[in-house]
Amino acid sequence: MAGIMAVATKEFADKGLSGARIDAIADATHTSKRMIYYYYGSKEGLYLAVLEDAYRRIRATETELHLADLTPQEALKALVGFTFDHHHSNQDFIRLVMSENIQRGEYLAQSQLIQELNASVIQSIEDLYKRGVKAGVFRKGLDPIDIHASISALTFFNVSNRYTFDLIFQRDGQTPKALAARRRSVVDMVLRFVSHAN
Amino acid sequence: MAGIMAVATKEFADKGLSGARIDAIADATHTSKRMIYYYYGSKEGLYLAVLEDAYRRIRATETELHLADLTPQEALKALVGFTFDHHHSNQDFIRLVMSENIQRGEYLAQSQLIQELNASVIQSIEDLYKRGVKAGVFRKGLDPIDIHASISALTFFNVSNRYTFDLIFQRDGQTPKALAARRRSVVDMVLRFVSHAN
DNA sequence: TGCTAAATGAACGAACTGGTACATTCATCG
DNA sequence: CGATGAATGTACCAGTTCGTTCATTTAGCA
Repeated sequence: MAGIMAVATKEFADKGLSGARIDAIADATHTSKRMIYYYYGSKEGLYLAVLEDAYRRIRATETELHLADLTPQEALKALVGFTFDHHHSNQDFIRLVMSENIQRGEYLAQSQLIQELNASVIQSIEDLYKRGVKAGVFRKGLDPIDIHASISALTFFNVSNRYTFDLIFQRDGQTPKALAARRRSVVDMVLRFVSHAN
Repeated sequence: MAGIMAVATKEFADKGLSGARIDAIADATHTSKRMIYYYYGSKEGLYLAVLEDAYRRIRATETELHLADLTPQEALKALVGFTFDHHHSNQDFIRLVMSENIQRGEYLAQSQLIQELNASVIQSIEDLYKRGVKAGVFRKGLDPIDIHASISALTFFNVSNRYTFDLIFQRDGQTPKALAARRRSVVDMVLRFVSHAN
């Protein structure tokens, strides 16, 4: 069963919901197709299980960060950098989210897990941002969700669109050097955004 | 034939390559499946034609902007704002690009159109950026492709990930109000990024 | 041991799906 | 007009794919 999830995650991340093949998953597992239907009922059921599991795992590692110990600027730098690295090393998750957005979120909408996902990330950013405002290092009037949207956008895109982007600009954005430069730029961009212009 | 492309674009944008059905496209057209194969040879052939056509159309409208007439700041604001609006009103294109990234860019890589796509956008940004540096309003040492990556990320994500994002944060980011706020934030973020901190 | 429920194996079926065979019509031009 | 090639309609096929049927085994427990 643990095997099924791992294999199915790879297959769905690789091909998307409609591109994935139940038989391919079954063949790559030590169990059989019969078992997949026994436990998950349908292709969609398995997909949803995979999606939920991926979100759960991501959320679990997100809490590892200890932002309260750092100054607001350092904490924000750490958060953005961490998110950048995290997305980079969890490409399966990124691809599942892309796939889910192609399905217009209809499977995530069916999940009751969604409610839980909300709170934590935004809470971290909000705390951190308020701390920065109070300390006089961040400017006032910003929306934590908006900040989060920008962080997500900058870090997600780097993974999600790397194929078309690199193809169009005839470069390899995945070398350690290119990756490090991009990381610096993203962190810098977010920091400048919340900081005072003075 | 024009009909086939329009219908196929919708179908592929809607369902992705593997989710799209040739029969569905044929049924929605005034022609037949026979004709699709007559003109495009295969499902992949049609997909590639759709993809290229979408990129071509996007590039065509991109040149409508007259950035040279504006001050560097105003020009950058216009470029970012335009890109934001443009992506918003070309969701089919966005979805095709997402789909293509799920396929790891293998179809775009087959296209000889790619070379042409490169130049123009980057050239606009580079000109504009250099102008700003010379005028002393933009800071030195930035990479035009990196700037473009950030603009793309911020504007693309807003469309591509709207389903999962809105679902997780239980909001509707597509209202005119939310959209306008996000637009302002994105434009602001890019401007702050290239401007002097002083 | 004997009983019950969970777990499993193998083969199969029905619907779907990309693609084609074959015959036919249409249009253009010398 | 006649001919040549482009355009098209209909039906069909072969391979795929999700899901199931039926029979069997395993494991826990009274």
